[in-house]
Order: sequence, then C-alpha cells, then structure tokens
Amino acid sequence: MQKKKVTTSKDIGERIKERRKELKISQEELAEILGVTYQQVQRYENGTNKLNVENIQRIANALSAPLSYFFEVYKMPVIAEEQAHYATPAENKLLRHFRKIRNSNSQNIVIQIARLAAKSD
Amino acid sequence: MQKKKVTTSKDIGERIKERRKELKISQEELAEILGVTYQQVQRYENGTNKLNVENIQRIANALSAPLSYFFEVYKMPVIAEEQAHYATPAENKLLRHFRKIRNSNSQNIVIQIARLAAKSD
DNA sequence: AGTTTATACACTTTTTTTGTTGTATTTGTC
DNA sequence: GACAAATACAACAAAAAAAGTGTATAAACT
Repeated sequence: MQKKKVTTSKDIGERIKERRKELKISQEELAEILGVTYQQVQRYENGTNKLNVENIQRIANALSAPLSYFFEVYKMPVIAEEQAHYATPAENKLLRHFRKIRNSNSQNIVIQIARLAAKSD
Repeated sequence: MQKKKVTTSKDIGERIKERRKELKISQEELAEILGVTYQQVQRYENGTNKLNVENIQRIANALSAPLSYFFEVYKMPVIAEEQAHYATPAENKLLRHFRKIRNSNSQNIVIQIARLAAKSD
C-alpha cells in the first residue's frame, strides 16, 4: 500500500504565485479579493502559512483556475493560456489605473475619452 | 459577473463525516492518520475549525476519495466569452475603445487620464 | 533623476486553531 | 439492563495563523 503524497503548502504557494503573475495581478489585488493583507498573500506564496480550505477556493476563483490546478500537475486549457496574454502591456497599464477608480462616473468619463480618441484616430 | 460560491468548512465537514461512516472508520482512527486528536476531528466535521490544504488531502487519502469529493464537484467549463470577463463589463468597454486607437501617443494620453482619475479618486 | 509600485521580510499584537481535560450522551453488544 | 466503545460538547491553556506596522530593495513609471 503506497502512501499517497500530499501537495505541500509550499508547492501550492508556488503555483499560486505562478498563476497570479500570468494574469498580471499584484499581491495586493489578490489580497483584497481574499480579504487578507498582501503580507499574508506573501506567506501563502512562500508556504510559511497554510491556506485553509475556504481561502484556497477563493484564490482559485480569483485566479480563474480549477482547484485541481493547485493540487496536482495540471495544464491549463489553451483558452486560458490565451487569456493570460490577452491584454497588451499598454492595456494592462490602463486597466491597473482604471480599476483604482471607485467613482463610476469618473470611470465613465474615462471610457468616453477613450471612445472619442478612437473616433478621431 | 456571477460570484462563484465557496464550499464552506461546515459543508466539507459534513461530507467527511458522511464518507467516514460509509467506511466505518472511527473519529479516533481518522485522527491518528491526521496526527490530531479525535476532538479535533469533531471540530472539522462540525465546521467549527477550518481544515488547511494539507490536512484535507490527508483526509481524502484516508477516506479513499478524490479531493473533489469534498468540494463542489461541478463547475461548468468556462467558455471563451466568459473567460474574457476576467475583466468587468466596464473594463471591457474601455478596452474595446482603447484598442481602436492606433496612435500610441493618444493611447498614452488615455492612460494618463485614467491614472489621474485614479489618483484623485 | 525622482517617484510610485511591487515585493520581501522582520517584529509585535490579536485572533484562530489545537491540545488537554472532563463530563454527558449515544450506540452497539452481550 | 449492563457494559464498553464511540460520539458530542464545553472550558481552559498552548501553539499557530493572521493582522498590523515598519523598513528595505528593486522595478516600473513619470
């Protein structure tokens, strides 16, 4: 009877970091989604602290990955791979700023400016 | 954007109890495998305490069940359109316009406006 | 060149998890 | 019914996880 091996918190943490970077999400953004501090995200990624069964699910959702992605050898389907490179650097930059705008009116103004810039291009 | 639900510790606990009884394993036996007290197993089954990502795997192994047995099994495969919704509707709208801007200077101006809007938010 | 952002890491305090101990209740067996 | 094993649950102390705070460094951006 072989003893089944357990994926360690360290392994899971590395997988999280890897995936997070693919999606160009900062530790802070991920932390916000989880409702923890970004320092805590660092501890998860380092394997210093152990994720509980609820937070690993939240991370999986935030990173658009199935749970199995973090526990076993898993290759993301092609469609997700494309998604990772979907936005160009400029687009990512734009989004990073845009997401910090809380006021939806301000958001709309930015959208309108983008629209007009496109129109007169 | 639908909010994906998380399987709670209580739900997982109930599933553990259910499976353990199927296999006629006592709390104490399970506790030994985990290296915790049987009182702790009770707390897991009750959902009083949260399992960490390593112990849930040990439980899955001990109960000869896949990890997915304890979490929500079904997750509709994500299609391309939804996957693109890693960005919110507002973000997608912004990107649609932004991508039509050929002139990179104009692009940068839009980025700067977004940046300033975020800053003064 | 100066500034912001992201990341890393260490230290202290608060919160949660776990062990320990104890008692009560249920379940199965004779 | 009597007995033993399994389960439930509660209270307290110890250990681990997490928050909060601070500093440092490198990379990205202006």
